[in-house]
Amino acid sequence: MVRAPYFDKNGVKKGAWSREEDDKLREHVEKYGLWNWREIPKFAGLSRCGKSCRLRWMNYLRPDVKHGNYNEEEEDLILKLHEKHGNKWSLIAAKLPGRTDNEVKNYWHAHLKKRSVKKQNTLVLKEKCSGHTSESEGSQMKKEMEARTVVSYTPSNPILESTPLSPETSCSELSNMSTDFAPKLPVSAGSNWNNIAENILPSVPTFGEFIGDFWTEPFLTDNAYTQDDFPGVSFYQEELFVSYYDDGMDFYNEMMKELPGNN
DNA sequence: AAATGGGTCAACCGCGCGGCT
DNA sequence: AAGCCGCGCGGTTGACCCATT
Repeated sequence: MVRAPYFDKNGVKKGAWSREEDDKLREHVEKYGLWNWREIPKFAGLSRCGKSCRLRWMNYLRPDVKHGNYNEEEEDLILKLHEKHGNKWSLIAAKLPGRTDNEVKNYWHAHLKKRSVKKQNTLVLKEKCSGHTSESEGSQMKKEMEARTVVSYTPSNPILESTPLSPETSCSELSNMSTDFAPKLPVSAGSNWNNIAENILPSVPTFGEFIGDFWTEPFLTDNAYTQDDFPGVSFYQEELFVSYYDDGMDFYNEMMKELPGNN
């Protein structure tokens, strides 16, 4: 599951580590300690660069490092810490004995990301819904949601049928439309979903408009990650869209319960 | 049985920071 | 103050695994 070993143009070995290399590095570090990663490969008799040695040691050979078998407590802690600190993997890993930043990062992407996004979206929408206090607004939202949902679960090309925009509308036009209301976020906020939600929500004019852009989202995703100046909103929109479809009727029912007059 | 596509994870890469000269 | 160097961090890549078609 790793790159095949090879030598680069400078004769430095790259790719998967062999058992012999692991043994050499481990033996050297245990004997002489960690003093200079740049020099260690030379003295350990390895054709690796210092950086590669360091990574191998930190993520795999270190005696106290744990692999896999995350328990529920660790998962919850990662979720909590990520919510608080964003993608500060080294910081998060520091709170989890035996876990490395690389492993935490991988585990997050592989297992926890979906869970977190789902949680965030529910919170965001609950917050949004609770802002609408009048019955009429509530019932209006409900109507919109019902209309959208019914169409969205129609088997044949639901998105095209539901969108108020013609199929000829270009991706770039839609993309521009979707970000017109977006505030500019600091780059640091791009990886923190709390910040994203906080910064975006006040700028969403109405839930109806929000839904309108949201439902055009399938046309936006082709360049959603390329908007360098504003990664947060693109990410938010795409994940929200995915979440809607993933959660299906359960999510819809949850939304309906949140609307005024439905409690 | 073969093809395909998504998931997983070890390893790589580029960048920024801090210490030293 | 400026430049160099080593280290650490976070994002990305690529190969394997496995379920599905």
